[in-house]
Amino acid sequence: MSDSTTTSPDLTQVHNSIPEPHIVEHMAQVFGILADPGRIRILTALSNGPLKVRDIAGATHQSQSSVSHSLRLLRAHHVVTVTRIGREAFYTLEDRHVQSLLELTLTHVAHEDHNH
Amino acid sequence: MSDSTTTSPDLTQVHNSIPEPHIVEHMAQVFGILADPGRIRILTALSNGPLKVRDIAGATHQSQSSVSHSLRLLRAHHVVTVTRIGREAFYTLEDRHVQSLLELTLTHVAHEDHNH
DNA sequence: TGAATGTATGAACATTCTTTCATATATTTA
DNA sequence: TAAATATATGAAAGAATGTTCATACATTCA
Repeated sequence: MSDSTTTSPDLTQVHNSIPEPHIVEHMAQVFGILADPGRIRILTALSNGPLKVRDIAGATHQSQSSVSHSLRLLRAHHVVTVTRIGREAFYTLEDRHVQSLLELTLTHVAHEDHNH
Repeated sequence: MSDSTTTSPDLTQVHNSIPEPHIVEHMAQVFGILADPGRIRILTALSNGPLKVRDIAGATHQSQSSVSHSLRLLRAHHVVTVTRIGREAFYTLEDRHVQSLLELTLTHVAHEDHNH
């Protein structure tokens, strides 16, 4: 319709296949949340069920402060939710999407790692 | 078996459920690669088939230099491969894992976005 | 009420990322 | 060979990120 060769890509279509800016930025944000070993540890820990901040810190070998800062970020992005009981705060993994991203990546990485 | 209450989590098991450090760091790296709008655009553009650097830059609205730097990173992590023909460089999306991460996240984000 | 405990947060600092600018390298064309 | 074209890259600057330290806040216990 537009070009003489069939091997060269249709640049207009390539351009149209790219999602809208706010979608792309949102995607980048999601990946950014997961681009930190500490937060990955927190999230995999929470995949066993709700945990107190102190226990998260213990299980993931991080300082209480660092964990708290991470949880704040995860809360802001609705990845986890808090339930406060007395002076304790129980965090729950809320976002199933994020969880599937972690699982998918874990299997891929573990697989790759196994073949090298 | 070990505790009186059934509601409290087994912290040892929580700890064991966290993947080994080098795996977690590898996962974080993968997510880090995708945590940038420019690279997400490049990768979705490449999902249509191989493209020259110049066309990638055009389709994704980025400078040639910026695209080249990004491609260097993607190359280093075996996400894309180059094929040079003359003075042109054709880049191909090589990593299907990364592609599925992008697809999964796109559908999730687009969905979320639709409900808000 | 005062001390202890659990969590949250602000500021500061170090580190890592991203982009731009200038320029290098390689290849083709005139 | 010189000019033009396509891509790559190093350095620099600015932005964003993660950690620590000190401290605040809230709740429970003595």
